[in-house]
Amino acid sequence: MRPSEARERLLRTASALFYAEGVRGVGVDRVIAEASVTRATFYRHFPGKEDLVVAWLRGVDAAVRERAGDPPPDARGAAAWLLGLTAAVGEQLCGPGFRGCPFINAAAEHPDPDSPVRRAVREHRRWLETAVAGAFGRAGHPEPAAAARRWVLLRDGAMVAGYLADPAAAQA
Amino acid sequence: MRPSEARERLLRTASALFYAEGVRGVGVDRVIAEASVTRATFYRHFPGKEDLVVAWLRGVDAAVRERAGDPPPDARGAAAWLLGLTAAVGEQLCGPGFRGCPFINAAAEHPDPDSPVRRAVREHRRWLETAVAGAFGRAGHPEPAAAARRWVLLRDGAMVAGYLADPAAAQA
DNA sequence: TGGTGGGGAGAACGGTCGTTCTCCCTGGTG
DNA sequence: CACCAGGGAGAACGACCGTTCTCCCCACCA
Repeated sequence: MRPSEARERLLRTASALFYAEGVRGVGVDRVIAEASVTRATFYRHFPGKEDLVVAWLRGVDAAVRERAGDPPPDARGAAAWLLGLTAAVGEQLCGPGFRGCPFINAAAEHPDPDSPVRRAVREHRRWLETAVAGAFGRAGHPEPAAAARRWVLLRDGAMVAGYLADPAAAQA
Repeated sequence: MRPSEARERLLRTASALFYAEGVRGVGVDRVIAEASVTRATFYRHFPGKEDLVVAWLRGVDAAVRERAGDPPPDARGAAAWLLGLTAAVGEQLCGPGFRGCPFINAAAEHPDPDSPVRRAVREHRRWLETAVAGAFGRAGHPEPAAAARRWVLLRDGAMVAGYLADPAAAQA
């Protein structure tokens, strides 16, 4: 058990709490209590709360990347990959407990653009946009970069709408 | 001075701070210090911090409504009104100190959908969507409600893109 | 067998949170 | 003139924040 089991429990409960109630809304006490872990153990695995936050975001980033997989190199495959990604976003919107995009929400709580949290958000969004742009390009789109920007914009709008309005707007 | 001058100062500085640093990020002490007001004065005008938050959001809502004005009843006027509103969003994106939509950000910090803050957010968004839908209808759009939903979705996407990416995507 | 390190239990820190309190001063209005 | 609401000044509250600390237990491995 290299990932130390206690650390894993810590990260798992923290992820759920941070997403459901906001980063600033849950304290370290709350996390360690719900993870059945002592304060000392927490600080043995994470230098501070902020590191736990970026660990959460990195985990979400990794999960999304794994779920999406690598976009295929051929045109037909890339197009299907894009449609699949779009459908995945649509499904996510209607899932129970959906509370918007973790990265957008986390960014709303962290004004400093140079903070590690904002850096993690930027990394994820950069990956998403370049991956989508690559797929658009391989699918034969004449302006992949612009199309990707538009796709991400639509995705963001859908995320907000799914949180603050009815998720029936999954027709992006 | 019916609006009590001190209360106005309080609300003005609170609005700036809440928007720039997030609701949970600024404390009452911070607000009263920056407004050059004592704690007692604050609690004489607002029952608590939450009321200050909804007062802020209501102020933004009122400002947006006033800025937009009433959509004209004729088709040509309604179309122009929609274009004007869209252009206003685009301008806002590129303005200095832009940090996304206050309502989206505030909602991200308040998980409880029944909280007064979320209620204020919902009111504003409801007004926006119905106003846009009405304008679409008067402009001759065959499906005003769907068009308004789409318009709001694009607006939301543009808001987060303007905050987390370059605001050059003002071409919505 | 003797470490060594991960984990549990809990006290304590300084700071900040939102909130309430008392006291006094001042400017207008009856 | 008497009054009193609006505001300034500041102490105090209990709770929570993130963080650090000591002490002890136990499983594993050399």
